[in-house]
Amino acid sequence: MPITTDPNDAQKNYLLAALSGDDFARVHSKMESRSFKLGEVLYESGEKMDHAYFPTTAIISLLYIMENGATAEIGVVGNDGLVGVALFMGGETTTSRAIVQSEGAAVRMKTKDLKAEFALGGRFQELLLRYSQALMTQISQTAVCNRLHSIEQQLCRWLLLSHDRLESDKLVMTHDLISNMLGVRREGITLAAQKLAAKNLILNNRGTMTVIDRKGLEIAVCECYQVVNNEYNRLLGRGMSRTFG
Amino acid sequence: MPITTDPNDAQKNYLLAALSGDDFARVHSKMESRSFKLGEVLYESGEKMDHAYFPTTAIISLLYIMENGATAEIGVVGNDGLVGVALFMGGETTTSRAIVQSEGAAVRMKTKDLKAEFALGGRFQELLLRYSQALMTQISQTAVCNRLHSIEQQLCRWLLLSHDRLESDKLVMTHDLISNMLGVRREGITLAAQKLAAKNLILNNRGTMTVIDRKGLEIAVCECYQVVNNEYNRLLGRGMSRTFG
DNA sequence: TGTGCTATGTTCGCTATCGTACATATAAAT
DNA sequence: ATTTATATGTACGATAGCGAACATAGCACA
Repeated sequence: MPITTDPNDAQKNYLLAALSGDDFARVHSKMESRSFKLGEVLYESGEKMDHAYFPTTAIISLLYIMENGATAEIGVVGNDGLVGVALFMGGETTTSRAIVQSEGAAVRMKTKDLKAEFALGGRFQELLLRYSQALMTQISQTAVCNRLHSIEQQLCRWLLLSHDRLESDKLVMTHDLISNMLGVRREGITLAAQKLAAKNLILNNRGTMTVIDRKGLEIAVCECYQVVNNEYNRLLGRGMSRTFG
Repeated sequence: MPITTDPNDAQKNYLLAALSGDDFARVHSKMESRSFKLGEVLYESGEKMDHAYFPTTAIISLLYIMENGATAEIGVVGNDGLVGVALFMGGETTTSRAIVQSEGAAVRMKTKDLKAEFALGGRFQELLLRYSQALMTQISQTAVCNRLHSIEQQLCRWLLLSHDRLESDKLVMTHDLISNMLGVRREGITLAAQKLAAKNLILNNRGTMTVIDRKGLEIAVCECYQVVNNEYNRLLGRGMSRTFG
């Protein structure tokens, strides 16, 4: 019983938008739309996935949770991709939790349908594989950034990643939430946010951060951001950056 | 003009060994064997790949190099997998360098042949995709480990990863090499190695480290090691750990 | 209007790791 | 055996980030 989905809505997802008319129509006929609240869990670590999700306005974090409860984000998915690459990679599940980082909508497709589409071996398969490589690059760069860069630099990167996947400049997220994503203390985020605000790159208010100097953020950020964006561009024909296309 | 490869040699690679007789024969007919010296570069970042490499006794590091020359390993490939997932993912190249971390041999296959095999959509495709997910898990856990764990814990993990992919207990590698992989100072590795030696887990000699208490290392290591091993087990039917299968 | 919850701000001492500098030991080369 | 290059050991101050504790400010709602 798929809820009828507005095609214009589904097209907000770049992966789906990259499909040709016929492919899109076929894929779209198997989709339904859903909206998600902040903090909602799409998949738990190790849990079999019923659906793959193609965010349109929501942003989903892929989060690893340690035995002691510490957390660290390994990647982020918005309207650039899909949550559920493990479905066509054969694993059915992953070691990370998929959790809503910014509320909004996604269209979804049943596991069985996605696998069937993938097996067709056409353009959709190609896009899914290319997206998987882009995601792998993003995860790799997260590893590098975690090793080599300061909290302030990582916060820049994280703000830009979020900004790229939203339509607004206002990011609804607490320091505490971000600290869980970056795997650092909440106080560390407070400090870093103050520094960025002092440089007039963002407004730092209770519960929200507002990007007021996007160019400035891009100057302050480490190279990790642009490396990933270039790779998205190369692999998928368009980068995710609002600035660099 | 493929150099004839001893099938028993190629079977040292677990991915190839998992193929059925017919599949293996067909794939193997397109392979040639090569041996590699320490530090040799299989692919440079961004460079188009002519071949995919299936290590049999060599260990290959996937290394990201920053603009300022700093380095950090994002993953390691031995006889558990292949170097070159980007070939069938569609990207042809990656943002990391593939460099020989422990000398030995690999069998290789031309890009064109690998793509053709992948397109057949059979067991080999399935294995390649499952391996890709396992690699993605390894990279993810590298990100987590970089964020949350001490140099000593990470050195344990790194020694176990290497030990799993070698036949000997003697690991030929300098502190300097390891520090480049882990993205830390050489002195940090010296300190950590001394601590592990003081606990009688390894022998720490010039140019080599020898594992003398594997169980002890497994106790000292962070959970990251076992998480990845479990996932290899689940996805590929066998873990990489010498101990945990 | 007030009450209470949540988010943010601030401080302090602690530790891991860094950057730098230099000393020593081992292996390889002559 | 001597020399040389390389690997390892050690020390010291600097710093980023941690853990804990507590203060304040913004917001929701009785």
